Amino acid sequence: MVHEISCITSLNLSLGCYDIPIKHRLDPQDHDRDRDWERNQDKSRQQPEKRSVIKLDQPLPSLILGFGRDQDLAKLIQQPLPSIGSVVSSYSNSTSAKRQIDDSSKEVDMDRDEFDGGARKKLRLTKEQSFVLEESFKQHTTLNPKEKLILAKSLNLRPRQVEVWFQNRRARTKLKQNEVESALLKKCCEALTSDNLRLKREIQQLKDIKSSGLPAHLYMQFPAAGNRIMCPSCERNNSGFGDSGVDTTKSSKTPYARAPKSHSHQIS
DNA sequence: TTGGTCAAACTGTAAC
DNA sequence: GTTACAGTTTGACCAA
Repeated sequence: MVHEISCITSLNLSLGCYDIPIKHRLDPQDHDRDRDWERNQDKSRQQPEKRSVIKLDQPLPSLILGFGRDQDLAKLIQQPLPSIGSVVSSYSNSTSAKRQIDDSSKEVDMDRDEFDGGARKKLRLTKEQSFVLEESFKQHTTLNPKEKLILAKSLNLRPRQVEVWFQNRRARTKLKQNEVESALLKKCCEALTSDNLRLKREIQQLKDIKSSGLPAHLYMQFPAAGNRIMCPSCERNNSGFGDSGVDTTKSSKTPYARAPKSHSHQIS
């Protein structure tokens, strides 16, 4: 049974008030369950007096339940949102390509069919939905089933949609992080290549001096031979920071994070 | 009109 | 059994 809300000041969310199970699997049955959920939603929509329509010019549902994370989520959903509009997302129609989020003054007709002859229609989240999801993501990058249900209910989305949004959001975060790390590694690589070239030149220089017949106590006074204990890259690793300013001690995944166990530059 | 980009949604798999 | 994740598909949108 769906716990209907209208003109909400508080949302009584008890597990089991949905027809769908709390767990939401990613198997083909998911879609059946989602369709069941949609059918239930459709039934609700056919009963306007019971239908839950959440507008942002109205107070958002007050969700006071549970402890810890649930309370955080409740606070989040209670927050006033930056712009006024419907929380209800739209299923974009391929023929009408107007972005619903740019027309937030219009109430989206959710009664439109979400599927057109089997072809899926793409949901476009509203700014408000995205905002709430983003804020929720800032607090926790994963959702437990209860939080998922709360968010889904408050945003008028299917739990599966909330779940998918969080998955995609985590993927985007990871992708960005990888791009940043990749750029830093590239810088490290360039610095090491440069160091390598310079060290080779130093070695050649020392070889030349040695072969010139100078006594060891003289050529050992050259900076290249005597003053340097470590090569620059290792020195950087020793201090924990490289030329790029990257704290390599923190990124243990990189090959530059660890200083070599033994280190000697022997010149033969 | 078309190609690129973004994001929602889907699929398969592995970890727990 | 459930969930997260990587990879993929697909639709919407935008600029040239």
